[in-house]
Amino acid sequence: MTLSLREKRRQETARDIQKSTLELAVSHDLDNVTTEEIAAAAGISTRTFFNYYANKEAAAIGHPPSFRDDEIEALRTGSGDLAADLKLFLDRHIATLAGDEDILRMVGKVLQSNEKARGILDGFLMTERHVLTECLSERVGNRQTAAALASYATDAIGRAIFLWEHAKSMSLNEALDVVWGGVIDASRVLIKPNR
Amino acid sequence: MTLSLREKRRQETARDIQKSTLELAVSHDLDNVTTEEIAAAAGISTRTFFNYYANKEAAAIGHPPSFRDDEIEALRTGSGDLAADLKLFLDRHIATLAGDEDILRMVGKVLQSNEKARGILDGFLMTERHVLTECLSERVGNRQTAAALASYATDAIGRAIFLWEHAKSMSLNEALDVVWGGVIDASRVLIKPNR
DNA sequence: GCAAAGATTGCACACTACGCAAGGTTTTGA
DNA sequence: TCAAAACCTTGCGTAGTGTGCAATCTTTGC
Repeated sequence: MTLSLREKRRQETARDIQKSTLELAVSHDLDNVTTEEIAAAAGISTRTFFNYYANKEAAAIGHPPSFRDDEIEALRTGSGDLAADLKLFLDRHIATLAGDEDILRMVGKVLQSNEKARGILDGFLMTERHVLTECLSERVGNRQTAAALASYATDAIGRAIFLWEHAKSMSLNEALDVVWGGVIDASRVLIKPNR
Repeated sequence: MTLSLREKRRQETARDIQKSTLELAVSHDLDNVTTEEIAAAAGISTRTFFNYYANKEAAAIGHPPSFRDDEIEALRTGSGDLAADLKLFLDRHIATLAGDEDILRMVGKVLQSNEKARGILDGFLMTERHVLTECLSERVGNRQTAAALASYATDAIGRAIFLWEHAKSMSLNEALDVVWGGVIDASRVLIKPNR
């Protein structure tokens, strides 16, 4: 790999900046923190800060893990029940996210009060949802069906993180299970006429 | 109503500013438009612009119609099949949105490229989804189920608008029908084991 | 070890967003 | 009807954001 010392440093710096940003944001609210303060905390100049992130909200979000190629591939070529395959896919992705619980928690806090940060994350999720839609299109014939399923899935991740953040003593895994139960139940309600 | 001439003017000005913002945004891309230009186009001072909106992205979004109280009430007290009631609810809301097709189209264009605007709309939709979740909680026992249904519904509106914007010669109503078909189909896929 | 590529930084500058205070308009109610 | 209260608009000042440019330093590949 050509991306050696230089690339490694870059990723480290990017992560340092994110951590500095999140720590300041959690204690003082991101809106009350200046890029100058963040840069100072990360040990770089203000100018360099902007070489890494377009703005402080982007620095707070950082570079969240995308769906991994092998996760997507497993879902595309899966041969089991689609609901089970999709749940497995989400479980795997949640496991990836669980590797950075502290950052996840701080990002969640920022998202609660910062519109711009939400927009940035939303843009990222839009891309992810698109990837997932493409993948699911090969499992179900209809594109709208695939789009709906992709929405269900990414939303479920979001709600699981939200639940995990608010219900103490619940792991990310458990939160996803609870949320997924709601997804399945909601689907049942829409199909089987009730009352 | 105490909100007479003064309040009316306020709403008119707010709308004028939104229109000026959107027209400039569609022709030049919002990022390349300054608040000064928008203010000039709307015939007000820059300072006054900020008395109406916190930033140009908020001006572009404006004040989208919330779910109306009677729409929510109808859904809460509805006694039919929940899927049918929910679809009716969405039809009514889409009809409300259809009253401002030109603005809707321009807002859509801004949302494609502007993260901050997406975040602002997202915050608004978060509130709407919460209202809907509360309402649906009274129809289905489980809160997670209600949350999932509320997500399905608000996402469906978003996808319907997207489809309407990209598929010419399709009305908002028709777009919603197509999207809703996908939602139902997706639910079916999750319930009935396929393959 | 050296040239090319890349990273960091300071400086300058346009733009954003808001507090404040001065002046104008609308509303209220006596 | 008219004066006080409430509200609106605006200019000015200022802290903060984000970027182009050029100088300087570090890493890389040969």
